[in-house]
Amino acid sequence: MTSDRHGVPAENSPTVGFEEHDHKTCVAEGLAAAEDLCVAKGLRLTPVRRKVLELLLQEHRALGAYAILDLLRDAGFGSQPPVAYRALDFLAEHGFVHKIQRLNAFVACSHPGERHSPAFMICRLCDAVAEANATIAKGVFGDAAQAAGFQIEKTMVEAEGVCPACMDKADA
Amino acid sequence: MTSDRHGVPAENSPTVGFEEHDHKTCVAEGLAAAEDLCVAKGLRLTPVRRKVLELLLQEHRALGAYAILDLLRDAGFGSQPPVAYRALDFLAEHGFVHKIQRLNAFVACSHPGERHSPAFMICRLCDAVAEANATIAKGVFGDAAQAAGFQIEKTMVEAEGVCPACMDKADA
DNA sequence: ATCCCTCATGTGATTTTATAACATTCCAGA
DNA sequence: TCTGGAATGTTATAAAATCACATGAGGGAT
Repeated sequence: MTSDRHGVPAENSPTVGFEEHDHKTCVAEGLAAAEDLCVAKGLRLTPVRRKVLELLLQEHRALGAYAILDLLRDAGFGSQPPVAYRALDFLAEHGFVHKIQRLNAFVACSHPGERHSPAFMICRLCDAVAEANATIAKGVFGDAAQAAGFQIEKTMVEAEGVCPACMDKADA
Repeated sequence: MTSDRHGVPAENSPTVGFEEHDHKTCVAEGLAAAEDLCVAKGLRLTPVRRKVLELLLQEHRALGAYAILDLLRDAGFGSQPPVAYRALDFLAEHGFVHKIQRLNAFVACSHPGERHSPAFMICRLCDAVAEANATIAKGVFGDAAQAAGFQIEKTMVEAEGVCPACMDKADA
């Protein structure tokens, strides 16, 4: 197996949303979407960037930069932190991945391309992450910002709680 | 509601932080509120914890753990990271301070005691932080969570943008 | 008052996360 | 083919957070 000193497990629990799903197509579709978008926008989806996105699509959960770095090394890429961080910065900047602040980790975006304000549900028991779409810049919070004279540019929404699977375990 | 950016806030404004205000009472009131709450809940507001809260109330902006640690050292307390982190953990756990993920920093809560889901506005130019109250667990996001079978326990909402003061500077 | 238990603090060391700085390579366009 | 900007590789270091263990300060129960 791959090194697990940065938390890369031997077996992974594929959770996107929280439902089980046919995970095989995720990687192919995600990569294809990213390629199309990069062509359309004149961006360069270089080998490292592509590989990082592929890894995140494959693992299908939040991975820390150093976990990704381990996987990159295994794949023959550079193994120093900036290699991973730069690829992640690129991917995040263009909406192919999102950073989960709560975990200092990254997930592949569930619906790249579409403009969206992602909102995440993070299980405090198993660290599974699901992405929802909730534009909070409108609504109560947006009103509060406007009242305060604050110009919202970007939002981060993360909810911590318990995912359905862990809830079932607890019930049992 | 006042339309003037520098105007006096409306009564019971849900947002605290960007408006001019009489800052002198903040510290005294904040500490008093914390003391009352600790007595009521049987918690121990020890000297370090009290000092950390005082520092955050005084500075009235987000401070990193190491900045706090420096101030603690100056005040004669222990100067190793755990000293600050433990006090902050205590204060955060009981709602006297909040962590701003975006900045890896902490702010004193604007209205301790009241149950609330804080939401923050963070100026990307000057790092000023204002706390608003926006319960996103209800609304679109709450619906999405419920649909996914996710039990929300805690939410983190942070908006990055430009505060009124910096906006004025830019305009000038 | 004494003992004991628990929680809190102090301290040194280490881990984890992220960036700085600089050399080298790649590639698109002049 | 030359060239300038972007991307990568690498060394080193900064910043944020935790671990582990010793010491100390209260609060009951006896």
